[in-house]
Amino acid sequence: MLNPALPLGFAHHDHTNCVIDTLTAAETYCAEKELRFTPVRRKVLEILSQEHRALGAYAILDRLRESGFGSQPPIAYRALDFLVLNGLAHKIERLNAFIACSHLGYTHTPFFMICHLCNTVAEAQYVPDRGALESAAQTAGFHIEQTVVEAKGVCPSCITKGDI
Amino acid sequence: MLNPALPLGFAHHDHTNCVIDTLTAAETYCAEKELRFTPVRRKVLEILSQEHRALGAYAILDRLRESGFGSQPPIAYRALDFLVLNGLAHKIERLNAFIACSHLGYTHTPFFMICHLCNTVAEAQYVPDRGALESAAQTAGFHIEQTVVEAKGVCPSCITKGDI
DNA sequence: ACTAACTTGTTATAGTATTACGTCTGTATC
DNA sequence: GATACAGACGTAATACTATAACAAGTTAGT
Ligand SMILES: [Zn+2]
Ligand SMILES: [Zn+2]
Ligand SMILES: [Zn+2]
Ligand SMILES: [Zn+2]
Repeated sequence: MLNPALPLGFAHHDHTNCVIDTLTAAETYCAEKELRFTPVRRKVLEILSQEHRALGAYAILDRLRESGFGSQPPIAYRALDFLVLNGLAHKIERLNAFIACSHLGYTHTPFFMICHLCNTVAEAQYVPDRGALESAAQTAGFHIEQTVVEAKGVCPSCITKGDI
Repeated sequence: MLNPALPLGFAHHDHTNCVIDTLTAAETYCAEKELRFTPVRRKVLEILSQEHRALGAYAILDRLRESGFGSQPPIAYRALDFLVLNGLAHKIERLNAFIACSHLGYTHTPFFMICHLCNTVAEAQYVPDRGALESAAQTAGFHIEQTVVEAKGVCPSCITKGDI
């Protein structure tokens, strides 16, 4: 199982297990929820978890084509819609790109750290701040259904390189 | 001066003063910072503050055309780049749309509440959570430069209408 | 006036996403 | 098994969002 404490994108780790773990977890999750984890959907999640960074829909489409799947935009977008809807992946709005969820099964508000030097994205575990955020919404009378937090900055690797 | 405590998008208020105040504040701000608040830039900010909701670049472009300005995409995008860069407007990544800043002059991390029923957007004052957010970044060794928070949900008006 | 830096006008093109329609499954019902 | 239905996929066309590249005009300092 994946360790929810550390953001994967910035850390070295055994990547073979990483992909397998993600797919296994997704299979289990979909079985429980009676969701159809079809070959295309599985392949897209596999593609996403192979790279620990955000991929655009058309980059995913290229890889699908190489693997013999359909290669028109809706193929990728429909699979991505499914994955995002069911929390198996997230969309990084800032980049118009998608990333596999690093914390499947854990309730979490996605918090993405995006390095604008090397474009790496890491998802951190973020326990929603019931203080500032919710109270701001309550003051306005707004009912929050979903929150995303995207931070732009510099990743540890680029800091070390002295690019900052 | 604008009241930073209440999100404008969801509240009734004197809109004539609202636009004038925003433009006046922007003029003052640009004068102080020696920024060139040109006619196009001013017009775009005026357009944005006339509607308290997010507008796409091409919607802005239509209004620019009606007012006799250039009507090619770069005209709008360049003005928007200027406004966003200098904190006079924000981009709502989720909507690929732009909105006038409601809290010019106040240091703030933009926090947007987006109603997915009526598409209204309100910007709330949000004091960054030095706790959860920063500590998550620090654990990863990530250096945050800018953070945006976007919440999807239902606005007070739509809740009242019973659309929830 | 001369120069450099910045802003605008214009054309073309790149990148992202959706609509629409036909077909093919799997599943439930008769 | 035949029928009906819903969900998923294949494909073509199109809509929406954003940028590159270059020319021309403006501003401010020398
Ligand atoms: Zn990995
Ligand atoms: Zn980096
Ligand atoms: Zn107003
Ligand atoms: Zn609403």
